[in-house]
Amino acid sequence: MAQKQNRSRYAILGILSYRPMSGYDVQKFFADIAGFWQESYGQIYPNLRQLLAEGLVSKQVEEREKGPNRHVYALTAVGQQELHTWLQQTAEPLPVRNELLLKLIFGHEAGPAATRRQLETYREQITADMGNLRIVEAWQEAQMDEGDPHALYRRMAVRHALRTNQALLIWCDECLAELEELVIE
Amino acid sequence: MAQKQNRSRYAILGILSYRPMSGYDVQKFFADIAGFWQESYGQIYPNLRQLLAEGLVSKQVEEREKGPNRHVYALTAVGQQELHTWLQQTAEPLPVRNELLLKLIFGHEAGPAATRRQLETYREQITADMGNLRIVEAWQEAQMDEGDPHALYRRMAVRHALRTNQALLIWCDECLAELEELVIE
DNA sequence: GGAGTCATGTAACTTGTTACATGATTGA
DNA sequence: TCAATCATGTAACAAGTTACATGACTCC
Repeated sequence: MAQKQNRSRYAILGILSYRPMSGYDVQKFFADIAGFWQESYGQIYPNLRQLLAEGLVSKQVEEREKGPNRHVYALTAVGQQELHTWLQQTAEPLPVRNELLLKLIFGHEAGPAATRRQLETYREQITADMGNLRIVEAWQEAQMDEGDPHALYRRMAVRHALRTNQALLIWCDECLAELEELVIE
Repeated sequence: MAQKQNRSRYAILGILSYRPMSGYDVQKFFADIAGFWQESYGQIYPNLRQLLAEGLVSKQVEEREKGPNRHVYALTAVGQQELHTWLQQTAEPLPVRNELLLKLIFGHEAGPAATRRQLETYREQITADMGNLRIVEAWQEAQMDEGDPHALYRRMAVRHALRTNQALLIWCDECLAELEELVIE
């Protein structure tokens, strides 16, 4: 019955399957990857400690003359097993809470001008996001050429966002047109 | 500095701008609306009490012979003002954590068969979802015809999901094709 | 008779973020 | 000189879900 989720735990195990990393590296990896996942230090460090205690990861301290030492964590065989088990389970659709849509359905209360502004801002955000995504996509393709076996999958993730954004630009225009009609009538 | 979010608070204020409702009604409204927002009783009841204490909503008890009384809450002028202020502020893109994509980028570790299974399940979920969305869309259109001024906006929200899902079906096929190639080579 | 709906509400828990503390190095 | 990056970690908080308690009515 007890539904322990703790997705951070598996995100960390997963990324350590790429290669051994420090907590700092883990944070950076997700920050760079393109927006569909993030981890904060407040999750990463306690989770790494926990994973170490459970024997799912091992730790090696890299001595450095300057600044704090790097604590590099690697997946153990047990950790890999746990990761595998999790990967076989169907990803369940997480409950979404979309604030833009929430504001949108109160559009009658907000007024058409405010609603139009929301949509236009959203449109700009999406456009900007797509610029970044195309850069990341190209970067993943470069990694593929270099023989990184993970890059193909990361490119899929990037394209998920690209496809979605593409569709949402059309949606924005559709909505803006509908609002125009409302104002004219 | 203090970044109080509490989106439940505004979700509740917003929905009370449609019409006075009980906590039970609020939950049901979001459950019915089509998946881009939900509220649990654990959020609704304490928030309603808080909003009442702050004078943003008023409460009226409907006596009923059988079962518990209905506590019906209505937006006050102050509450409407607070809602307005919130509606004018740009909706910030919430940080997403997409579990499917997380599993996907560990596809090399999971193996092509497991990855294919994930994508196929996702595809089925989306297809099923679109069926529901089309029903909700039709329902919103019926409400529009009946003169509900909010229905146009709710239809926009539904179409947001329809457009997204449409794009993601194409994305799924694209990914599945790419996986096929991987296996063949 | 059993499932579902109506209807209130709370307590325990999980999950996650933000801000802070600390401090050196590097590059514009 | 100022911002960014490297690097560890914790404490306080916010947000939200789930499960429970309670109980009647209605429809199949």
